[in-house]
Amino acid sequence: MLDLNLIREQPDRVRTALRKRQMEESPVDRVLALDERRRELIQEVEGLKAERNAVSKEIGAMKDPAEREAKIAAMREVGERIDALTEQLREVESRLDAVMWEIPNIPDERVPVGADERDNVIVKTVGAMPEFDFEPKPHWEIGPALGILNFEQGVKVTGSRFYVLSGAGARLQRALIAWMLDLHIRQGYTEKYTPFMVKEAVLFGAGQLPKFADNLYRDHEEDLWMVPTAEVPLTGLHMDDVLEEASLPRRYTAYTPCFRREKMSAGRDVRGIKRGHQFDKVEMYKFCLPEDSGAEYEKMVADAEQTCAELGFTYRINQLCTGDLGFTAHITADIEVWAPGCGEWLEVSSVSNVGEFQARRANIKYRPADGGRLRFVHTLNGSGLGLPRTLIAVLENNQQEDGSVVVPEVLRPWMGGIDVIRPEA
RNA sequence: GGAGAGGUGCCAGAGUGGUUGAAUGGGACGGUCUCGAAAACCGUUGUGGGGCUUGUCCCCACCGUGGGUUCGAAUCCCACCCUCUCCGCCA
Repeated sequence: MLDLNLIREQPDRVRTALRKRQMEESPVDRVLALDERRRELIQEVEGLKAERNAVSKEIGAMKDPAEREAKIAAMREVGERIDALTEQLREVESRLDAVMWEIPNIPDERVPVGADERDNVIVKTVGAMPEFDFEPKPHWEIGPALGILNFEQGVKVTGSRFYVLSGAGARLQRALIAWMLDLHIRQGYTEKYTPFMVKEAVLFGAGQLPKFADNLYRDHEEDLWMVPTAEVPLTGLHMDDVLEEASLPRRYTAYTPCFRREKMSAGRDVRGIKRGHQFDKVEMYKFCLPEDSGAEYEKMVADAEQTCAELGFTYRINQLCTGDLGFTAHITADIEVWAPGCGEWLEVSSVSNVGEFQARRANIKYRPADGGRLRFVHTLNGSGLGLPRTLIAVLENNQQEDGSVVVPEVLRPWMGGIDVIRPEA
């Protein structure tokens, strides 16, 4: 959520920023009008409340019954006016809230201006394009051939776009999760295990609601929603908290499955495990001082890069342009790894500095060490990494001509002696 | 799931309709005292919103959450949430 004061005091700045994000209609004028009406009503209703409070106090001390009754009758009328005005105020505030909840974050000055993903900027590419002396296969051929990936069973159990990992495949994913968490712990993060279901308020705080309700799975009877990313429960950890400055930054890492109802267009990403309604992810998340979020963002990108580098991937950093920025993001870098089998760059991580956008929605503040007023923290999130695509990259980059897959060095401690995944006999 | 108890400020804990935004104690902070410290004593100690005369200013709201009763609610009524204890069930 944006600061209402920012819109009130610098409407043009907000208008310009939102235009860069390709918003067709600016909500700024609507916000200003509703805000003005809201303040009028507040002044009126609070004036009446002040009067009633004062007179009620007098009534308590009054002796003369007739005079007392007259005052009570008068205040009964004032009370009715207060009720009516309060109703109007509530209406205006809920309309204002509805607009405010749907305004996206303002892009950082460094975000390249552009219309859509075609205007994103590849900042750097690390590692050489791998070369094979045979035709590299896509993972949807490698996996089933090795007996470690089964699409039919996923369809049988749940439906299209679900799959089952088996044997060394399931173990490889578990190894990746364990290794990533350990790496992030070494990078200074604290591991968290969170609920995979959250209440509605947390989704509002994290910025998923109200705009993206269509993408979420939900238990309608219980006000519980399946998490679309660990970012959501991690944000919720400190909802309504006041953190001590000395306790910042707080750097968390968590593994969760992610559930997304997004409608997937037929014909796009249909093959393999690149996109599904359920996937696993290891997440990085930070709460920090506003003045530190720039540096923490750079560090988080580096942390995600390290994850790719240690797995031996060829990867590149994609700086998202204003038109491709996510709803909550102030600045975002995607990390993409090369998958030689399917022949494309796969987004395995997306690292964002959210600024105070989520902190404002989730009401997460800190108490400055100098005792000044409470301020909103900044939050950052980044994948480290998304599992299916990492698995794809491991399988496709480490495949051998005979169909076997060499397990990356760093994962071997979890593989129980399996250095090479071979077809089951 | 059933029965009972309870949710008040940084913490503990009073408060059952009218100067109670909230006693008292503790903590923290500032000060006095001291060579210094402790003790003692004095003082301070919330958040959000609105206003203008931008002030050690005024007003409004906030005692789990949401409704209700009343001229007036932390206090009365209703619903819900959470915590604790016991029973049941269960991985």
